Amino acid sequence: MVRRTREEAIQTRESILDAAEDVFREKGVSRSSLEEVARRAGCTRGAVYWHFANKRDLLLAMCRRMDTTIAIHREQMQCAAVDDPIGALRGFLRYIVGDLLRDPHARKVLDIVHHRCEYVDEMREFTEILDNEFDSKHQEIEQLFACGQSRGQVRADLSPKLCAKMTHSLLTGILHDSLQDAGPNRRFAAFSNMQVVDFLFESLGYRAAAA
Amino acid sequence: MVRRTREEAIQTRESILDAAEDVFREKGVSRSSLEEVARRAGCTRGAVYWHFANKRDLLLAMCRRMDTTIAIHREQMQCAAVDDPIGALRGFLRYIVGDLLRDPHARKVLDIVHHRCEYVDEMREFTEILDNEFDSKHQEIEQLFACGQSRGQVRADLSPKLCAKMTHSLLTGILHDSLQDAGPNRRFAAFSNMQVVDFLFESLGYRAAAA
DNA sequence: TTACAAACATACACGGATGTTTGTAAACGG
DNA sequence: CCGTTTACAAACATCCGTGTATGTTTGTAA
Repeated sequence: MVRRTREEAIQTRESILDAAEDVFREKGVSRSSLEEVARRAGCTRGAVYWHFANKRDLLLAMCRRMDTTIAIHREQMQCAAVDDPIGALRGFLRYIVGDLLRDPHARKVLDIVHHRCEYVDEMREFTEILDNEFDSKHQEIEQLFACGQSRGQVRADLSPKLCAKMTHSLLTGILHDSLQDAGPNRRFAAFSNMQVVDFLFESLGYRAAAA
Repeated sequence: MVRRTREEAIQTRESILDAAEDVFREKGVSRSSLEEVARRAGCTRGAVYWHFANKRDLLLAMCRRMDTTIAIHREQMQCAAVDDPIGALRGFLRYIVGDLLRDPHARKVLDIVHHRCEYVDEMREFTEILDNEFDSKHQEIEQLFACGQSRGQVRADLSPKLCAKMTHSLLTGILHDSLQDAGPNRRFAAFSNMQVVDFLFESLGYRAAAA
């Protein structure tokens, strides 16, 4: 109705993103209309189309907003990896299955992209956004293991490829499972996830880097 | 145009299911129309609506058709579990990541339900179909481990709950990852999956049941 | 203070998918 | 041989969501 100040506009944009998180999670991406997103955000489709090109663009922005959180930890991990590659990787995984999965904001978005969204052709490009953070990056994980192995941090008889695949698949599975059951009566609690990660690295023969 | 014999009708139904597998996989469930499914099957929407109530029902039938394959192996597993619970479980996982993931038919359906479908309210009921086969059944897996542990088939210091969660998450992850990349240039080949499963059971301290 | 553009709300045009109804020819049981 | 039912095709009625165009108000810079 009225022209808003710059700050208010930003606030509007954020509220639309928030609303989208809720609506997408409840109805699934394709089944939710921008009309409902707008309503939930307390505005009209006009505002939505002003801030975002279309539904796909909105979804992308949603992912990016959350992505920044993870990216920070990823960079930290890469720094720490210089001294202690396996420890850094372990720390990163612990962060994901711990803090990240406990953040309701992140949970929603991850839940959406994992279970409330259909991956096909055009969506592919933004699968890679998440992929780049942790879902894939198989190459990098493998390299970390190779590096760590040469320092005696990993069982010598295991191929880095196997370690990487093991790690990657397990993380994927934990995310998948943990996101399924929301609410307080979760079968798979966060602490339990932590145990699994720890057990994995123990199995791989992990020992902290010698100082 | 013409009334078909009973056999031909069944054939029509099957061809619709086949077509649905392809269309759903290519476009995602919600983005594909029954019109296109019919066209691909060489009939019209009339035939589709004759054999199935709606899209959701069609998807359900699709899942059920594949499900029978798995169910057989599950029963075999349960039989074998009497003598050798952990070995039976291991065998079942090896079947899934091996034969099942190599069957193009099963791959399509699994790919659809894993990545080409949005899980929400009404869909929930049929998530359980797949869940009942392997995705969940956490309870049962845990029980197998508890049983196996008492026979000395598993490391004594591991809780059955941890073993089950580890197994479950890893399988979920392997499925998730393996279904992503189709075609001949797969990063995650089937043989590699087998190695991962073997490594898991080795880590859990598995040893074949003494006769 | 005017002029412009930001930040929306409202209205419209459009297609596309769904579910249902009706038509119809051939199979099948009696 | 005939009525009934099966197995569809074709036509119909509707609705819903998207995208876009247009209108409106107000910060804001000159």
